[in-house]
Amino acid sequence: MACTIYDIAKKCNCSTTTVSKVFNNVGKISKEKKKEILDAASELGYVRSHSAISLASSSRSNHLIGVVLHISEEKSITHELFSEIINSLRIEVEKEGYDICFLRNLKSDDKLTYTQLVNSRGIDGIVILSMETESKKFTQLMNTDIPKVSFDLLNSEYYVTSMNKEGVAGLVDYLVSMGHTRICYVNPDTGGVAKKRLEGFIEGLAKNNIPFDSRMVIKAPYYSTGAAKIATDKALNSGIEPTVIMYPDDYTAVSAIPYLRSIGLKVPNDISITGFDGVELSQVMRPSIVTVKQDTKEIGKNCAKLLLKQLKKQEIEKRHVIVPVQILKGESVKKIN
Amino acid sequence: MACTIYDIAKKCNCSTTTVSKVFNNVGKISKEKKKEILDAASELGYVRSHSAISLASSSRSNHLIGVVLHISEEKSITHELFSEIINSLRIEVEKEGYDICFLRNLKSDDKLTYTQLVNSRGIDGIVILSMETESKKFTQLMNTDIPKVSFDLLNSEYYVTSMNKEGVAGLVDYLVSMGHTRICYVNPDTGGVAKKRLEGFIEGLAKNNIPFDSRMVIKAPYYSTGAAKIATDKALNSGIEPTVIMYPDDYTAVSAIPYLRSIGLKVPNDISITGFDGVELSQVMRPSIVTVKQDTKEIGKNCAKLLLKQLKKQEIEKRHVIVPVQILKGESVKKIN
DNA sequence: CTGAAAGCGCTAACAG
DNA sequence: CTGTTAGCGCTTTCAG
Repeated sequence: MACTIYDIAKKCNCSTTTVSKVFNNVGKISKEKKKEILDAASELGYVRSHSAISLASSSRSNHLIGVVLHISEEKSITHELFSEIINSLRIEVEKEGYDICFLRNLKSDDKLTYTQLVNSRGIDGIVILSMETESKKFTQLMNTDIPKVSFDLLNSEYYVTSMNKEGVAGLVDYLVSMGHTRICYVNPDTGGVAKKRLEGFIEGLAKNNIPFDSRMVIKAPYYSTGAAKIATDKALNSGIEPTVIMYPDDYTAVSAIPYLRSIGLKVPNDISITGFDGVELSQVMRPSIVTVKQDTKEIGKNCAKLLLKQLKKQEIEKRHVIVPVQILKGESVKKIN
Repeated sequence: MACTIYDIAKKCNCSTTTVSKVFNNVGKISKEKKKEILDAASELGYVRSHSAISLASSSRSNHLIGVVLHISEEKSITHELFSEIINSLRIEVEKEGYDICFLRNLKSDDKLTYTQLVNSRGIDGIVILSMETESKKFTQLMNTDIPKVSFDLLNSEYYVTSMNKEGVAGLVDYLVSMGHTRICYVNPDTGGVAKKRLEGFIEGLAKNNIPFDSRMVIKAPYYSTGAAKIATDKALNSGIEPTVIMYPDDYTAVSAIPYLRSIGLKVPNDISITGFDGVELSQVMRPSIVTVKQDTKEIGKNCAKLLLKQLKKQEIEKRHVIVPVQILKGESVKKIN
């Protein structure tokens, strides 16, 4: 069996309290005693039991960070944008001795609540990566006082997001520089980020003196199966005869290519397209996709920072971190006129 | 504060022992009492504390599965092959009430051992996805009696792997059917899987009456940075003037394309290539890569099954599961002669 | 079928 | 600076 603070206390002729204090860096312990205890611990191969700490301490801390990933079960962690964010997050929190674990996705008819889930595991704080902002469970989650930080949920207290507005505006700039003016913008219409991006679209047009026409904006779902088809059909029937379609993400853009081809349109010769996110795929395939690259490393890092600061009760100046993006030029946009 | 078995016991006029027994399905409890307790629990929103259970019970179970992912920190979970396996694993173990958490990668100079890490979290069992089979820490890990299952570590007691031999042999069959006979096979030379694949290569040649020439086998690293360049250079200088290079994984194959182009060779016109794994990228890009698709869903599922059975002390007939693969034909191989 | 009591490994007042 | 004591939420003999 593993060694406990009792073994250490015995070996050092002191109480478990003293040992506990050493490991928690609290109270006043003499230099010598401290060294003695540390030495004994390392000799005996002592590791603290998170479970016991979690039980005994008022903070209930287990040094565990929960990840709530609300995209389809299928995609989940295999979505590059999210896996990169989570990986960066993991690296960052591990530096401080935290590990990460996934929280199950609760369905609306589950008895369990997220608070219960978190309590039952002694989870210290959670990172939310979610598209599902409507469900009852989700509202519950957001209203708990568990320390939390989100990616892209602009109505949460602490969040990290990308410069979405600037990204789309930059894309429009680029498109105009390539001679495009009949632009269709596919808008998922789901919450704050979509709104920011739409603002970017409108600003981009304005900056380039292109009159805004509401038919330019195509309402269509995100990431979902068939998203590409729906969006593409709507865009082509919008009445503005677009020379370019701006898709809400790279995966949709990529899968639009075969669909467009199936109805006789080749990218970029017959029609140009853009994406969003900057996943590896979009840059390696031919034609490579013009897109906005989200800085996943920086996003993950900032999620970690924001959460860790809450856990350590540190002062937080900026509760919202907005990470710069980068326009990736590619082959999916043709220069016209 | 969350409700405990004390609250339930009080409400039901019984002892905590009785309540505990109900939740553990042990001992004899009257039907009525059981129902009463269950009802009270659900009314009070009771959830068991994993930490307390882990502390109190002899099994120390926390209903947590640890994932050891030993590939570069950079890639880690963002590697599609692994993220898909982990996701499938996650879905499977969640059905049984287990959650998964990542185990930190211990360096050889870390004081900590994996056993300590596992103990400190009350982790029930681990799943090992690793390329690093040499380090001291790793040997330690393999020698502990923690329930464990691995992907691709053919010397571990319980493992899941793909039909690697058959995959490569199938690839050779296809290449020969496309007129290729001067084939270079890049072999990472790291453990059992590489050996299996090499066997497949040799069998494939034999079956097609192509004499084996040791120069056909190129020793080069896996996944690593520059792997593609090293392997390609060696293959081109092997003396057999290959018409096709078989890379050990899709990422290496994909990154070989620009390198080949930089030295004046276009895929597949001037040279054909194949990959391994069947990641999405390899199929969407142009040219699409001829490769062997590993069934990640099935792999993850079987890892989960093998581990869960150990945890439940069930009889296990087959300790090794070998999952079928699929040859994916693509554009990266040209028909010649 | 049910319960009393001890204890898992640790922390947190409170004394000294 | 150090120790005593109680207790976190649960399981587990052992009696009844």
